Amino acid sequence: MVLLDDRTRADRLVSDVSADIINGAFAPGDRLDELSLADRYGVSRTPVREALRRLASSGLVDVRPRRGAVVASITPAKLAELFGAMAEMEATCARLAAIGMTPMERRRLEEFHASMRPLAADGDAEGFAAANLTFHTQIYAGAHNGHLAEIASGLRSRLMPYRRAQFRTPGRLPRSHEEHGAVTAAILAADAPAAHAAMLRHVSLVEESFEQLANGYGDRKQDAGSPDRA
Amino acid sequence: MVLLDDRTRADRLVSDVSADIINGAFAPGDRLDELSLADRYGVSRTPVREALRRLASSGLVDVRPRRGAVVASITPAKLAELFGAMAEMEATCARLAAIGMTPMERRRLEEFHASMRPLAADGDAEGFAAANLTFHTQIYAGAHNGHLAEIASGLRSRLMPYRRAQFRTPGRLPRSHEEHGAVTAAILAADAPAAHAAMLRHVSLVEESFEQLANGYGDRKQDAGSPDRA
DNA sequence: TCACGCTATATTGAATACAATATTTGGAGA
DNA sequence: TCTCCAAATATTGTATTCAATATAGCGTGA
Repeated sequence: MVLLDDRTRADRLVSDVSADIINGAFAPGDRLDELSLADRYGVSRTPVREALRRLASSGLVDVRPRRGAVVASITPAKLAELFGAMAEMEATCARLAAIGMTPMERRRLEEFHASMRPLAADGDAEGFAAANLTFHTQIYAGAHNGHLAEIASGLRSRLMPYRRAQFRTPGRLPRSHEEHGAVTAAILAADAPAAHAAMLRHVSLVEESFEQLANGYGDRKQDAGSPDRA
Repeated sequence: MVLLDDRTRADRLVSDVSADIINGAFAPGDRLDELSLADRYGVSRTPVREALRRLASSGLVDVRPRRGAVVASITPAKLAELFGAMAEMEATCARLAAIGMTPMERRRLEEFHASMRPLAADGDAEGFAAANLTFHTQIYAGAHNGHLAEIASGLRSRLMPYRRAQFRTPGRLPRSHEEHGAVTAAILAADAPAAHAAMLRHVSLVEESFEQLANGYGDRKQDAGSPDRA
């Protein structure tokens, strides 16, 4: 068999299963039994087990010894904490980026931000979401600290399942783009406190918009961890 | 076969191999081939592989796909990154503590800081180190965000091996206590930016003092984790 | 009817077997 | 002697098999 890249089956499983969790194919609380997963992805249990452990270490799934794995479900309090932590990490990266980004990094960030304008204007939620990730990742990289970047992006992907509809809120796209603009401007101006503040505000607003949605259809118990999907 | 506890073989391997790395049975850079480890610990390759992946996720070993695992050797650059990340996390917690600590938390922090004065004055390095951990932990807790606290304390403990001699530098104790004083004052005054700055400065100074020591010995096997004393 | 315990089944943990890739070693040719 | 290539070897990745534990279902007795 020919591998298309040099990743191992387990590597790809980590991506695939995360994707399926993130895009909702598996909901929080769902059981992830090894045999079904192996079957679903056409591999044996061995790489599935490896992938599950790795996902566990990133917080996306819970594995209970001898009792299997489930998609991690989070209480509202815990979720708020995670959002808060992410906001702080993002703000920290933005501050460091403002201080230390190279001229080329600054130029690329500026260009990339500009390139997102059409997506926001056209209401292309999917395209904007993808570009949004790139935007934030550029700022992680600009902090020039691999560990902070890793922590921040880990938090972001862990929260992804709970942010699925974030850009569906009416008017959210242009507002997000504006907030990106404030962050970008502060970074380009090397204004560290402003970059920190702008990013903190941006991420907190996204969170708020999430909460509105959650309250909107959550009404009964929040859907954060109900095994039955919405 | 009877298990003495409900941990799995892989669980115990994680502890055993970490211990062997920390106490120097395996030195940074050493290859960890699965067969030898399996043989050494009397198990098969399967749990060994699982343990290696987990150790990798905690940063203790490096696994290169299809090329085996080695004991992670932290380069000076990586170490600096880790220190930088820790400083940022601590500063963030201090900022949040300044904003959100309850009156009781503030009072306890103030009292605890005062209680450290004699330790600093008497040059009790060991006592001061223990109290120092408590001081910082109080601030993590004061941030009222369990995740941030977890990240910060994880970084702190991961760096502990490299900071063992930090309070041996002449005059470091009283200076540390002074810096704690600045942090405490800012938190009590609910001055968030000042708390952030004071903590960043404090941790960075500790790092500097470490670097002075580190320049003493090269990157040959550092005493990265001699289990003796704190 | 309910509680309890036992058996049957399902699922995970570990060991072994097999496949694929990386590394080493030896030799051929310049 | 040195370089390069190829076969041999070693080591990791994956599949399969076996073992141990957890869960579910059933029956029995009070």
